[in-house]
Amino acid sequence: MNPDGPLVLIVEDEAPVRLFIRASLAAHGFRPIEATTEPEALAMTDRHRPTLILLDLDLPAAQGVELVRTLRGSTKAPILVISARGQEDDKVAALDAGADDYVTKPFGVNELLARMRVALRYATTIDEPRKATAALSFGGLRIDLEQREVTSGGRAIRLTPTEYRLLVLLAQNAGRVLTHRQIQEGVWGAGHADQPHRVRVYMAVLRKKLEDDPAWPRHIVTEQGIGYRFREASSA
Amino acid sequence: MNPDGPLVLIVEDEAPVRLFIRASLAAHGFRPIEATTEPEALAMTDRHRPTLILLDLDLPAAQGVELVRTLRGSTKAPILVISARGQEDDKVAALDAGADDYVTKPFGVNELLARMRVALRYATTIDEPRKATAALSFGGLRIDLEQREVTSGGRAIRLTPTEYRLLVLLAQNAGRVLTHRQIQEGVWGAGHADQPHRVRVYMAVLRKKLEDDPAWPRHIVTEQGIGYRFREASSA
DNA sequence: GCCAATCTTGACGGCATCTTGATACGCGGC
DNA sequence: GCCGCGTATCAAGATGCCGTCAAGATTGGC
Repeated sequence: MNPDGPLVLIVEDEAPVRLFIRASLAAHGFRPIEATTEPEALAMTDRHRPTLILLDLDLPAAQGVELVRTLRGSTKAPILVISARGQEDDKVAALDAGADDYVTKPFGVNELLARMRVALRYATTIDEPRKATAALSFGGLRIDLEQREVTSGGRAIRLTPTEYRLLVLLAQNAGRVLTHRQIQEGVWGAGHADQPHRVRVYMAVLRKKLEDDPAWPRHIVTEQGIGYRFREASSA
Repeated sequence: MNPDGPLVLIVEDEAPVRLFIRASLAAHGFRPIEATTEPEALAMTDRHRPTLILLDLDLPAAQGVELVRTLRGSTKAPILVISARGQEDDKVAALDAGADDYVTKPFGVNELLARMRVALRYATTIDEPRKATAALSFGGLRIDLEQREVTSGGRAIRLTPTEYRLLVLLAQNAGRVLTHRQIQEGVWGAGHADQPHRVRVYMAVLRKKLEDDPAWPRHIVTEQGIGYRFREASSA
């Protein structure tokens, strides 16, 4: 096992799945540690400070979502939630509670590893360059937080206050999934999280202004039934 | 913690928000100190002379605006006000009372840091070169306070007395938001702060005379519902 | 008192923003 | 294939603030 690999806590009560994940991670340079219950997960987190946490929502007593909340209070490590099909509500609740991303069972090893890498990349880029980030850059897109200016490929983009706020929220959580609720609370404040329609309208506007081809967005990605995700432009 | 970082006083009564801000500032090289009540804020300000003050308007007893006024009387440090959505009136009142800028909750860390940097930059540039504040320069724009002459890109600009007073007011508060009230009191004196219309007329004139493209001003920026802000021309 | 420069005021148009409704699309389930 | 859910997009409306033009009032110099 790679002694320098990222420490990953697996919270999973079903032994076969746990073993499968452990083997997969170990084979790819991670150092897996394990927990099967809520208190165990908390103890492991406090003691070993894992770099990333994999959490199956199918925990006994359905305490998964609460566990996410508790963990989020004690660590900044990215939390990836594993949920079964048809568990959409739990998944959204877990994200609302602070999870960073999700994987749906059944999943392939490569999918899981890819998600983990993305989560780790963004976690470290947020944490490491403690130097003041006056601007956010994603490929040709640049957001100047001081001047409150957005440029795409050099040309300036005019955004209304709400549009700007939404974009900044997305960009600052690049790589993460943001639920409808999180987006609305972030843009309109708490207590205004019941009109997902508005969000869609603004997403459409942002895409039209930012994306080269709004019908095939490269930055603003829809997560069906969950919310949206901002990512760096992929190689088209 | 960086022992040389700017000392920032956080005035915030809600513990979670306060901790969040403190952690964010400490992680970016600032030295945060804290207060949760009005008298505490005043005491901390007198004793530690912070370089910048972050003040949540949601203080108990709604004393936020009054506190701004009092603080302004005892320190020249920039005051950044934190207000919630829908608190537009309080926000404007706080700016009138002497606050330098505002951030709207909920806000991102980077957004907050960006505002702080802007405030600190202008505060020091105003404070340090006490020598010969005979002229102000912003990119191609130059205001000679002794000769009472304004040039843009070398060519002289003819301004009427009122136009000149307005421009100087804006330029001397570059980076800050100036409310309609402040502008009117600054240009026409106290007791003439109820005709925002005049201000718009003069802003239009100034833009026509100073800006390359008055329809897209680079110096004189409108702050909807608040007032105006003068800034250096960005790199377009 | 006259003139020119300046300032004020009114009116209008415009723009921007935000919201809401209507409609079409896309995808998966049945 | 049909249906239903969630989504994308367009359109229209309400509101309030802003920018601009131009006429009228004022001021100050002579």
